Amino acid sequence: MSQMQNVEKQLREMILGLEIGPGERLTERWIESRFGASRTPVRAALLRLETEGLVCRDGRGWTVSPINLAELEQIAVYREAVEVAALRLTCALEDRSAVDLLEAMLDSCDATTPREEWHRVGMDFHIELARLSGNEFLFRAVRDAMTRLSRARWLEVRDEAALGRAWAEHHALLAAVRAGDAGEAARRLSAHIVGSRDRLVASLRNDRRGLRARGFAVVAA
Amino acid sequence: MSQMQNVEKQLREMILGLEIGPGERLTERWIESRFGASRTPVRAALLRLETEGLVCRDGRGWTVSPINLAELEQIAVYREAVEVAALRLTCALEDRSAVDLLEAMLDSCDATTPREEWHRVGMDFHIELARLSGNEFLFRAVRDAMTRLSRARWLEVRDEAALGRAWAEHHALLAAVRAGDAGEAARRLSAHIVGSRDRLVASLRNDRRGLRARGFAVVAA
DNA sequence: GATACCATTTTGGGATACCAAACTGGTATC
DNA sequence: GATACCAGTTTGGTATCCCAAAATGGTATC
Repeated sequence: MSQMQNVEKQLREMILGLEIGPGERLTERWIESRFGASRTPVRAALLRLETEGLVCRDGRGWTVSPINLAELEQIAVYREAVEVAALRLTCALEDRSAVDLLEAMLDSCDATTPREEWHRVGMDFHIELARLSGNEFLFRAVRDAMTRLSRARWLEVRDEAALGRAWAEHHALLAAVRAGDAGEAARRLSAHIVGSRDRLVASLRNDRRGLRARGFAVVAA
Repeated sequence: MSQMQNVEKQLREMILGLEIGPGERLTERWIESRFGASRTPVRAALLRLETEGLVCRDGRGWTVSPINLAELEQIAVYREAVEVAALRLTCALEDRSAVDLLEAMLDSCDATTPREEWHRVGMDFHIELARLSGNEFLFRAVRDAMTRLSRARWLEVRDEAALGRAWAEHHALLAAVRAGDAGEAARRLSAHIVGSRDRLVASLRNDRRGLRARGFAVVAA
């Protein structure tokens, strides 16, 4: 693996894992020394992460993108458009055997599963569901949207009930897909996305003070 | 303007203007000497253009992305999802005065307008229409999709009638938006996109032999 | 104590040097 | 004539160096 991919991967994991907080300043030289690479691959990695929305320019320098509540709301609208479109394509397929794999993925989580895993499976569910459509652009759009939502979802305060509700909604969605009922599946997916967005934004808005105290920049909607 | 932006802009224009043909190999050193910049900004520019889909990696090196008919069809599906979503948002706005600007844009083209201008206006119409939605992600998605379609549309053989039809469809679409009839507008937009895609792909498939003879790589669907 | 100013340091943008891998062209062998 | 092989060249990946602009910090002035 090249140094660039190496830096890109590690830096992405640090940002998504909140090891570097939203809003934090980054210098190319710090990254350079942190990962033992020279500035050339560091700069290339930053350019890529910029297109993912994980870092952004701040005048001349670089900043880990803040959590932006207005942006989260816009992403939800974008997600709804592309995920529903992907879902309708999937429902139109003859071979829906891949639905079994998604159900297995959901069922791999139980009460003993660490929260980190729930988080990852929740994202991958939507990404893999979009992949089933066979449309590369819808798939990438969903993957990118989930990447941009990832940190915010991690910061969201979610109780057991909320996790269970999402899990149940995912299962119900798959049932509609399996039945080939595109309209019902689309309605369920839309409701799921809108509900998730509302809870997410409400949670972050409530915790905004506390998050900022932890050094996390959270920009209001 | 920085060297990187300079190289990025000029190289993008050369690729979109087909001065460098689809499928052509690129070397960092050729770009370096062509634009009088060193390899650092050249590499940065290539990384950005890669995310736009205009260049792609080819083993170790770089290639101007070929025209891919299967990709064009997928992009049309993607476009339809995001453009319709953006359009519905726009129809829900109270202030639809921006529609006047779009109509003026369309009306700036007449029989004396060069084909190049028709091409640009046809793309900008969709991009600006998406911008009206106010959703940054839907807007970017449409802009990126149009960028990826740009070269193929330029290669498409379009007679006067086809240009006129697109123009009329754009106008009819705006009329529905002005009336606030989201359903009608969405139907017209969907039909317009699907029709454009069919004509585009059919035209390129017909001309594939000739295009390849001109050195343009056109990958089959 | 606040502020304007200047020297120093830091930082990103760019240029260049070096290297290993891939490619090329020619040659020798069968 | 086809093929295996080898030296030379090209190329992308990386490290490093230089520079101008911006940030920093200390100091003198009011």
